[in-house]
Amino acid sequence: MLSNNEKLLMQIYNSLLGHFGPQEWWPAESKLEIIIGAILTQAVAWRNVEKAINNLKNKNLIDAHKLLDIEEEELALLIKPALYNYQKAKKIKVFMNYLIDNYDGNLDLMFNNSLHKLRNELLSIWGIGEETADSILLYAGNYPIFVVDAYTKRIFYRVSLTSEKISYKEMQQFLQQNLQPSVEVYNEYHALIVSLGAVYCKKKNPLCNSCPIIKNCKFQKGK
DNA sequence: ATCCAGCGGC
DNA sequence: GCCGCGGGAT
Repeated sequence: MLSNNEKLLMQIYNSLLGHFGPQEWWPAESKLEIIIGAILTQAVAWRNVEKAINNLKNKNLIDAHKLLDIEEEELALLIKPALYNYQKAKKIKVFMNYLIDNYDGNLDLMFNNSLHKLRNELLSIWGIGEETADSILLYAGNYPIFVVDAYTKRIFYRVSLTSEKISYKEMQQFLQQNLQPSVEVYNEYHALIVSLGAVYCKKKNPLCNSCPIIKNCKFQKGK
């Protein structure tokens, strides 16, 4: 017996999937590239990150040791398109240090950990917050954990499933308690939310008239 | 509550 | 030319 929340969440998921099609996330050729992308995309749209990633690829720098060997200044210049580039260069180096010190640079070893243990470990690293940690866990590690972002909170608030000032943890718990744990669904759902948030459910001037989930949304009704 | 500091859309 | 982004740290 499914609750109303469970039904609504799956209705929204199916509408988004029908409208946008499978998003095939994460767009990357390796797990390390996913992790680098997860750091670079903090507070930045993905299009800003692509150039930065390509700059690293062109120099064969998607490699933990090489990223440690390169000067931080030079790394910062390569990832300039991704914004906050000096901070992010430091974040990348801090993560690569962690990976080499604790797992000999071996990601398969790192992903041998339980979800709970690895999540806490990632959160203890400077530069890795909740969204970045969960992106790494879901998209690189294939752990069943739902990635929450600003779009997620805005969309489910407008749909009227959650409150406006919900915390990251509360939002994540709401979703995971009302969805069957599935790496595939969590992967696709977050990607679809990002598309909806960027194209239709924008902060300002949302395109409600053509929104694919307007029938499930209470936002703007009654105006 | 403020810093970080490039990019495309309007 | 402005403005808001797929956050995180202090």
